[in-house]
Amino acid sequence: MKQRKIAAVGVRQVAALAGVSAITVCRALAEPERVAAKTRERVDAAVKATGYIPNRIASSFASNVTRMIAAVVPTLDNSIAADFIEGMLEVIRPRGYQLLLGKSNFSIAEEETLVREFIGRRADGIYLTGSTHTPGTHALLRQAGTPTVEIACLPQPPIDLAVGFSNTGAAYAMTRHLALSGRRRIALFTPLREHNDRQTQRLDGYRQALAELGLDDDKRLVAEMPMTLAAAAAALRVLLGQRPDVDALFCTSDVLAVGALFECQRRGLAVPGALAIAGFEDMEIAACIQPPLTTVRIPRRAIGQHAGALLLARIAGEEIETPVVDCGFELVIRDTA
Amino acid sequence: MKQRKIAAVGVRQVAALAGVSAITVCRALAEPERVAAKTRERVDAAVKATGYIPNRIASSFASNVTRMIAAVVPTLDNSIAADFIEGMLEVIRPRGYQLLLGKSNFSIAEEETLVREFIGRRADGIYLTGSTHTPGTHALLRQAGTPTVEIACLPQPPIDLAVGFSNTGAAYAMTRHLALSGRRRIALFTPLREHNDRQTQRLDGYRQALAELGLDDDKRLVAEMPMTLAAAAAALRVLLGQRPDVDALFCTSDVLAVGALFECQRRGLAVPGALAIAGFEDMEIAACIQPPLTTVRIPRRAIGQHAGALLLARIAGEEIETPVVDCGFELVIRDTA
DNA sequence: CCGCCGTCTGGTACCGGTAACAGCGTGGCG
DNA sequence: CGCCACGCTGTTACCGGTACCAGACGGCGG
Repeated sequence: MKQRKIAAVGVRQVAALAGVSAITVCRALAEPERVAAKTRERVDAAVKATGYIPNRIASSFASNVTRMIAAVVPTLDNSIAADFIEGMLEVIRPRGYQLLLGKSNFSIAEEETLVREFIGRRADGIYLTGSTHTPGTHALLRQAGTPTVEIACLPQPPIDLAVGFSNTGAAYAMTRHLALSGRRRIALFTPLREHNDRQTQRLDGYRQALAELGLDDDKRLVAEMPMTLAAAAAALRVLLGQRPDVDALFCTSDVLAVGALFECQRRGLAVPGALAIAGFEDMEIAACIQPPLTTVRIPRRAIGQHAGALLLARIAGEEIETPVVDCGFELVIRDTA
Repeated sequence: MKQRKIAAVGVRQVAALAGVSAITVCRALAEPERVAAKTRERVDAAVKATGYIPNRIASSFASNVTRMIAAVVPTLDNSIAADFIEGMLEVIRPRGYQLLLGKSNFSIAEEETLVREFIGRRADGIYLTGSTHTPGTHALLRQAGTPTVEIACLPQPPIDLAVGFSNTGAAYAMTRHLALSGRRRIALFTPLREHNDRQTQRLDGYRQALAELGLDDDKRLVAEMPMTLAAAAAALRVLLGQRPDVDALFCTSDVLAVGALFECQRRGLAVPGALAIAGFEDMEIAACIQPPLTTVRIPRRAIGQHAGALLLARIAGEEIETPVVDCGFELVIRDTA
């Protein structure tokens, strides 16, 4: 299997064919403007003739630059993480960077494992979701000095860079909106919060609003569940059993809101007449579901783009004025609340 | 920026501290059983003391093995591609492989660009979505000899390996089911088919069933659109204008089926009373939406797992008996058809 | 006509693990 | 007691681009 000599075509073969030196071939490919036009043509012809594909492993090794950004996302299930990543790809791909993707399953221990591997692979930049990490992760990143961006949060202080929005503020604003619409018994459904600081911050915003407005904060009004439609439906059944007087439900994820809305339809419960429902994220389905879902819009793609741009800037050694970027949020009031 | 000497801690430093040679450090980490227990302990201690993280770029370079699988997916928007990828990750991560991920936007030219980069980065295996590729892609893969798996199709012949199901057969079966339920004017909504052979195959299966059963195959019954909820809703409005007598709608993606179902609810059109609707994929929402959606279940995770296992087997040089694996499909009859 | 300078090109060493093979010591067996 | 086999460890060269620096060449001003 593992033979020593693969000896496909390398710079030296191409160089020989073009009648130049190896280094000139490299330059002709990497910095064409530094090579005379005639030489460049000869090299290009030789490259074409040999079908030469530069070995980026050797290149990375020699230059200590991999042109790889490594990202840790909790899951790929819903399109949330995907939107951030797509935004980042739009920025980094045109600059020749590739994406190394790892999935943590919401485990910060798994995240640490991935970060260790990413550093071992000498990724030029690292993308993390959220701001909760193990001490080991912090130590690894500090020691390696790899540019790092944290996503969807506004950490104080960040490991290095961060792009996000105020989860607390957004949840506070939506809770307040529900209250100002006349709702008094506002329940909250949150995805599992273990190792998910964003969700805990949203819960904080909700509680803060309830406290300020003097509303019922019965803990039976709050439920935590896996981020699935079915879990939200089941939780709503329990909620209605325990607190049939609930008049609003704030789900800190559109997935849960949609699941709850379907359950209402199943039971013939009027939305928003009997129960107002609000979501979080503004996924495509929020606008299209019947009735259209009131939710919080997060500029996911823009966040991904910013994150990519910041990483590239840091990799290039540029000065960065604001390492933590707040991309904001927006209440989208539709029909359910 | 680029200094020559980074000279972090390397095998040689660790080796010096442990009082052994460089190669022994490598072996202690890569194949612990080939090193005496006492030596291993000394090495482990030295590794811990120095915080040594092996440079996998150097390792890849020296051994010509990167332990990277590179994947091209058309988009990350919906969770379809994500499920395949998650299945594959389950198989490859425990074996120490990482994922290099590229997005083609349904462009086979972009796919070729990605494949060229992946080969340049010496990925050990390549994962492609679908079986439609440019001649350039075929040439690159043939020349490089990189193990390759094509997903969600059953190509004849495959580039190398393939794991999927019969798109034609599944669409045929669902169309037939609609007809046998008494539907006579069966419309079809398909996502854009350019460079998406799976969708074209599904259309073929639909047409084949119509032909066999002698049903109406008015081309106004077939519409092609972006894979979004809103596009399906709009297309349904057009369809109902042109062919108000339509009595069934087969969407070759659940996304379109859900969008169409919402539009029916908006218009007060009874489903399945006035219009039967069937989807394709069995996403989570299919089971939970009200009314529950009849659809075709694709074993996405299993396909991803198979793909990963096949790639690893080929990388390990094992003999592969069946390079094309059919994971089948299943009609899931719920309430909408 | 000479020398300086800028442009382009080349020689060489090197990045840091690892393949290949050699060597050493120990234990078993004849 | 000697030989061989095997387990363990070490030496050396090498993977293929690229950083660094030097040198060749041509043009231009003095």
